[in-house]
Amino acid sequence: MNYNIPKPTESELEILQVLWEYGPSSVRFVNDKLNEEREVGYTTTLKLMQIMAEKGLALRDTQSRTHIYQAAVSEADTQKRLLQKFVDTTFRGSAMKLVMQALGAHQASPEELDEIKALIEKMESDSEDEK
Amino acid sequence: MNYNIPKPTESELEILQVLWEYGPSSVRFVNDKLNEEREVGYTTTLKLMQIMAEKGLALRDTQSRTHIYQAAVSEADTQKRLLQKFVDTTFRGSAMKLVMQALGAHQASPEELDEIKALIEKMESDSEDEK
DNA sequence: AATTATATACGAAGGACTTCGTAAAAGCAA
DNA sequence: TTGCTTTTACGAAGTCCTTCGTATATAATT
Repeated sequence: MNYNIPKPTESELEILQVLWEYGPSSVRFVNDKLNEEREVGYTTTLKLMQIMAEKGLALRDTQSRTHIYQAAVSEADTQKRLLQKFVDTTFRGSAMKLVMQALGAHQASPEELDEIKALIEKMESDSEDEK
Repeated sequence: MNYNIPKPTESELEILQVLWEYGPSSVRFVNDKLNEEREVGYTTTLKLMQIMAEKGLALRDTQSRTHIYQAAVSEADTQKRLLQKFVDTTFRGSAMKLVMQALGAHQASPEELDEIKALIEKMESDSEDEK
């Protein structure tokens, strides 16, 4: 486990998502990806990535002149952490309320719904086993 | 619908949750509730609630010396807005990934699971109807 | 009436985050 | 070599949010 690593800010999360999707990348590459979504200055991205390296959110390889950064935290772990906090603050700890909202607000495909049903049934049978 | 109302910050959300739960309240009351969780100065809460009134997140009745504030945004709407944003930034728009994570990370009671299953089945039959 | 308690108003400090300008270094091209 | 491009480094400004000190007004208490 890692952690004294702080939770990423929103901007840092955007950068992490590029690193998660494309693997180790230069600042230039990340900045280009971000600019597909919205305008960001190069030095802004650079600064953020430097800070992320300091915080331990990213690792950087300074071998070549163009430094290469990679995520130092996993996507699943990060999502889990942020979800925990979000459930606490916005749904006062009720994950189920959140699930109901999420299911209601976004239409899911039949396949996705089946996937979820399968997961629920697995959970129910698991809790049977505990008896 | 409302909205040019900004999304509440975390502190504002804490206050809104008191207002949602207990209805129109004085600063004193809200501050006492907050202090059951963590230490907050009275003028801090006052200032936040004044700002919330400015922003349109709360309404205040200044009839009596002790002003009475009430939420100007509904809990469900606010949760929906925040959830939308959270899904976008943290799960890149995939509400289903979030649902799976939430179901996985927090153990739910059998009753809750049944509730969710019922919702899913309702959604499935609804999408049948569309054909 | 004088004191004490409670309320609002205001401003400003401090911190976290984002943004960007500028400089210095390193590589590339003419 | 000289100049152009790319990169890192650094610092500082600006914003948003939170917190709190202080002043002022109103009410309650003695």
